[in-house]
Amino acid sequence: MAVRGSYAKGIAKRDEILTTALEVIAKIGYRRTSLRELAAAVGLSQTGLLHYFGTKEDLFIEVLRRRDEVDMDAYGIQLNDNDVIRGILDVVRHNTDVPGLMHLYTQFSAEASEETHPAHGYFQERATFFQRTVADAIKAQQAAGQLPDSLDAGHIALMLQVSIDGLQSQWLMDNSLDMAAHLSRLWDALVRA
Amino acid sequence: MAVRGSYAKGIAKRDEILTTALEVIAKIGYRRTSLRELAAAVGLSQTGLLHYFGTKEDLFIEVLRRRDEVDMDAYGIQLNDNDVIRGILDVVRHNTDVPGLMHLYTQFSAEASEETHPAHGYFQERATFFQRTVADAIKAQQAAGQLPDSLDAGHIALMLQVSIDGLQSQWLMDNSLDMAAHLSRLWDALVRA
DNA sequence: GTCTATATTGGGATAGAC
DNA sequence: GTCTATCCCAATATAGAC
Repeated sequence: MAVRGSYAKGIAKRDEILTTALEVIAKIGYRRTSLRELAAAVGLSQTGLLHYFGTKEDLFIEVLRRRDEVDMDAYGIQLNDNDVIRGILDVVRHNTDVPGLMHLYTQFSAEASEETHPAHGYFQERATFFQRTVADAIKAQQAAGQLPDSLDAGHIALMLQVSIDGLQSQWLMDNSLDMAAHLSRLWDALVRA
Repeated sequence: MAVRGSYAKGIAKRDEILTTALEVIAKIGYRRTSLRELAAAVGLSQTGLLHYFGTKEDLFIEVLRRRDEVDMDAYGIQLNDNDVIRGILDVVRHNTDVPGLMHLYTQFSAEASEETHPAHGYFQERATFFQRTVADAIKAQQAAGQLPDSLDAGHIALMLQVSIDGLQSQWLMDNSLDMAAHLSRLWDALVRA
């Protein structure tokens, strides 16, 4: 039952690979990140890399998952606090520092719309989770009398999600766009009773 | 100097190819539409097809352009009338009938964020055009006293564009989503003074 | 667990005949 | 203007040694 050294080492290595992958992709983007290049960046052969993740797609899904975790830790997107939009804006602002990750997310999400795509489930779950979390936080603020009861929390949560996706896609085209400013104004409009 | 028959025929053929391509892509989507398949669908060899468009990317850009034209004709997105959101909602509703085209748009737009991508210019121009057109229409409605003067037409136009993009991306994942309903509510929130 | 080397696939592009 | 045939390339995936 004891977790043996080799097993623990495998976990650690996976971890290390993901961390590096995140950095590399953040910089050079998804399109230019082939398995070969990623392997080189983490100091492994392509086969060595694939040994840990099986396929390219699975690797990138893990990268996205890891990124979600990191962001949750760093920007407190548990959203159980009473200032929903604050954490969201923080992440959106942060994202301009990691354009490659936005690109990976956007590109992958476009590809994953086919039901057979390995990342389809990831994006579905992520959307569900985001919307539920945000909606719950809004409801909590409503219960606390900080937001009008008349608001439709589900609708607002959805609009935040799709707006963020759209803003990011637009930002990638034209990075003079102030995503946070627009999102903040959107929030104001949505929560006006 | 006279435009000869062969030239006119070339134009006509191009036109015919685009029309067919639109239908094919609408049905089977972008991912599954390789040059080979498209060529087969239009009854031409791959080389014959490329003779008219040069590269795959150029062909798809033309497909998207053609689609914009068709939609403008069909749904009156000139938007010079005094009901901006109406035409937009019509197009959004129509789009659920052509999922493959939404997919092409979404996927290509993700790819085109790189400045070197041949479609980069197309998406930039399209965004600019859409936003300017919508903003102008909003301003016209403001001038006519149909909308509050306090509204920021540019901001609203941008939010409509990114929301539509985001909704479409989300719809491709889960086509039970009622894009038009959400967009309509968004509009209501945005134009509330 | 990691490597080298190779297979395989899925396109897009090009040459050259008709 | 259109075809057949071929080339070429980029990637991922796999076999098998160490």
